[in-house]
Amino acid sequence: MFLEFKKQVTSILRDAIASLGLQTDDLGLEASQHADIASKAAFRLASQARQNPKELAERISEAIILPEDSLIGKITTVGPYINIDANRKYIDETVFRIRQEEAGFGGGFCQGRILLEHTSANPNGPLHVGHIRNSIIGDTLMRVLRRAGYDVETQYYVNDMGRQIAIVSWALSLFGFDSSRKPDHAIADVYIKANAELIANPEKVSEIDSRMQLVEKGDEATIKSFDDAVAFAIKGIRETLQRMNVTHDSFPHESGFIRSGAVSRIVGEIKAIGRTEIDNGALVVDLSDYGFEKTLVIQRSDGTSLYTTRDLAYHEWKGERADRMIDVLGADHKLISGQLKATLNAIGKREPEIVIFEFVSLPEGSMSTRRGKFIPADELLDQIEKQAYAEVDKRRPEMPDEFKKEVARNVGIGAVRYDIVKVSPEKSTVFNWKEALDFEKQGGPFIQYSHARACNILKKAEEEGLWDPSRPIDPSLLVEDTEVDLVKKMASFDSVIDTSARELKPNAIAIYARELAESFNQFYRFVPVINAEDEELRAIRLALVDCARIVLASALDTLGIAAPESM
RNA sequence: GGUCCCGUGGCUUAGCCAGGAUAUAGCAUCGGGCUUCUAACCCGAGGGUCAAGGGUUCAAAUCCCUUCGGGAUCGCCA
Repeated sequence: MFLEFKKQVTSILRDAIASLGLQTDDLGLEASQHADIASKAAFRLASQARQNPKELAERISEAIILPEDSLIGKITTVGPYINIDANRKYIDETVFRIRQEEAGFGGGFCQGRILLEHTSANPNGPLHVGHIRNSIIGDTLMRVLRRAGYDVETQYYVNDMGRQIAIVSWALSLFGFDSSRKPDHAIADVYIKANAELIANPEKVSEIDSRMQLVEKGDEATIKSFDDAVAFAIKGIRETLQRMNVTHDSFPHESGFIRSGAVSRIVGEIKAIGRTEIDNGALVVDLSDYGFEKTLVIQRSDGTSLYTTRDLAYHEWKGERADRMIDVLGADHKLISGQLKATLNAIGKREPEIVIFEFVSLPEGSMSTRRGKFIPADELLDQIEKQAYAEVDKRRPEMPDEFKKEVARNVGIGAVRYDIVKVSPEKSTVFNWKEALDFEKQGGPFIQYSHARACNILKKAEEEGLWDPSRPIDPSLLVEDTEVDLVKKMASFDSVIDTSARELKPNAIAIYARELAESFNQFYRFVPVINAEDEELRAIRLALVDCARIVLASALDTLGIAAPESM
């Protein structure tokens, strides 16, 4: 709804400015505490108009002509600012639309097909608290983009032939597989042991190299040993992802691009444009004209491919299947992803949009699967659910155990997802148990609680025979500040989705959801619903609570957080 | 050493790309509020040289340069 309002504001300001014989593309529109929207156009046009911004703002404001039926209300100038408020129709229309569109409200304004890759952690162990930052950013982006209207397919790119996997397959042949453990954890156990073994006996590295050569040549027994190792790890990883409400539509494997011939074909294409040279037996690409001092190795001296080589083929394939490609990658991929894009560009292929997130480290230093220095996501989820269970038990002791467990699961995941997604991806963080398990913050559970509260009011009203969703309503009765603020907050949902989708910033949704919950809670404290003065007022306030329930549920869904009806 | 990201009240953090109206929230601290729709809530208070210095501009948390601090990365790992 806000997007429509903003569009109208843009249009009337453009017309007003044009009518003064001026012209600008930058209206300087911004959300403001002084109005629903504010324009700084007078600053931009002052020199062109040879007039000071304050007087110009007044002239522009006077030249504004409002069309019939617009959503724009009061227009005032304060100094050089033009402040524009929405009118009553904006409020009323928002209420009607939310109830009509329900879960669809606030979205559906974009189109196109997007391939979104995220997580793609090496299948050499379980996801740790760093990996899930990738998963949560990626999954939230998927939800944002889908809500915006895109057709999004998510992919987990499975590395099933790198050095790490060769080590895992070797490790399994050496130490066996402990089937009593969750499979990804069992893989990590032997992987860590194998790495220690290789450090103690460096001559054994040749066994790894030969495995890698065999797999690339297509040796069936070796391929099977790799596949088995990968399948174990991926099975466990998928369980963890599912626990966090993270889903992938497909799991393309790196080896597929070797076997299809796509890798050798793309190497041929790069050679054909004359960018390659042989350096110490390895095939390298010169990207100096793209600003990369160092060349990029795409083939080892023993002829085997590297991650980058296979990734080039993967992106070529993706580019043929979507309008946009988006990759969520850790900060360690900054350089390599730049080189990847440059290489794709050089051979005339589409380039992906890269979302980089900075690392999560431990107080004692960076995490490492190889050295066994990491906190598994499963452990965090176990701890948080345990903590959440204690919280539910404290608040709802009379409820059955099943209820408490269910709420603990939802609240625990909600707390974890919210905590991670609320921080901008470009900030590096240090994992802290005390903070991770703190439920006192206004986070996921705060928003979930607001939703449950809305549900509860409706439920109670229904029990008392006071709630009839089909009853005609009159939104003009919503005149309290907290009511109007709540409606306006809900109206701006589309704008938040739009910004978040365009800038690929999932944290914007987290902030919005918290503000929405806050608006609802303020309304709840200030205005009686079931005990409203008269029937008409009760009906519209119940409808408003219903609207809040709908938008809170949508916001939570966009964050991948469950919206419980009771907690 | 080169390159990239980050540095905002005691702690966590928004805003920075597209410079402008008293810098955003949360946690913690202090004070107030449950006979009323779930208090996982609400209201209020204190607390900030926006790392430091310089520059551009009518105007800088935001743009440019330098320095400091933290993170990432610098060919045959991914």
